[in-house]
Amino acid sequence: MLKLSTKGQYGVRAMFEIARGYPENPVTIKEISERQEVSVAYLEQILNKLRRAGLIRSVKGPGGGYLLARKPGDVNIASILKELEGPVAITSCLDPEEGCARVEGCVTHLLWRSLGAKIEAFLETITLKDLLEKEPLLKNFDTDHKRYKFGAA
Amino acid sequence: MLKLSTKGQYGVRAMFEIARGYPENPVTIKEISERQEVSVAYLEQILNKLRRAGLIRSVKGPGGGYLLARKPGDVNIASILKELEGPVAITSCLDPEEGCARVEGCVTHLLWRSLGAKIEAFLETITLKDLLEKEPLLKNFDTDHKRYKFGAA
DNA sequence: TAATACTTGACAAAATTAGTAAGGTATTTT
DNA sequence: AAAATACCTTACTAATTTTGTCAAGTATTA
Repeated sequence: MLKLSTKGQYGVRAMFEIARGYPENPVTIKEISERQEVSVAYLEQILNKLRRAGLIRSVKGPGGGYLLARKPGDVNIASILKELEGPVAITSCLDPEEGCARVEGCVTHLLWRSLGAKIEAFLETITLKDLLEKEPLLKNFDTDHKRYKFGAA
Repeated sequence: MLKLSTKGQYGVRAMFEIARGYPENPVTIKEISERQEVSVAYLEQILNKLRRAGLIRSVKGPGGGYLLARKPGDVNIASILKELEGPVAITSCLDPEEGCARVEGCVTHLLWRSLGAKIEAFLETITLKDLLEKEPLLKNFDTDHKRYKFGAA
């Protein structure tokens, strides 16, 4: 349940590769394709969205490629995923575009909204810098379970 | 992104209705169908899974229906969703059934795993009892954003 | 024994995902 | 200038998943 599409996954991995070239080494689609094992054609689609969103910029011609528009520490995972997959919307009635017909009568509405907010908050705290500094991540993983309260602080 | 299927949503709402009958008032599929606006046929499919998982039990014949197998406070949302949608698996490589071919080389693997663990932990803290006591949920919502650190406590 | 209610498995329309394909535009090196 | 490199854009489609419906049971009790 709660799967992420490949577009989102590939997008984050592509951004990671581009971040490795920061600040001035353009990374080509071909390089990303080879390192992350994703087809060039599919990556073009993905990077196009990210570029239009202002997360990356591109340099054309020989020697060109993609560059991070901001510092790795200023690009969080939530912002990448939002461009590729839209807002976190556990249920469609939470999607800003659709709206909920039964907010009042729906006991679970708040639950999903709360979950979505938590996911988003978490993804906003992780940046490309965190991914680049891989080692720290490997430490104390799985140490912070069962610490949340629904609705409470 | 990260949508929940209707099966999961309806499942939780159906469980809520059954919980309202706790401890000894069987709730019929028809009642659930009317109150939650979900077809009887679809609910049958859903409740069947939940019954086989031991979350609810059924009473046949006139006057029958479904009963919660445990106290509302002992049935958490994660357990309901897991039966209907499988484990939280942000990426398919995290699905226990599939496995990941590139764990070592995959910088994002840990990220998704960490996110999944957080989602699961959160859903485990919410029970049907919380949904029954709707009022408390409406208080201090949206007050607990941006408090998480990736990997750290 | 009739009515009520759960049980099961097969099937299918609709929506979404996960890409491929083809052709175009811009830039730079030679 | 022209060839090479690399990005840019749109259209399309096969596969998968989702979201159900349908039909024909079985079990229990008034």
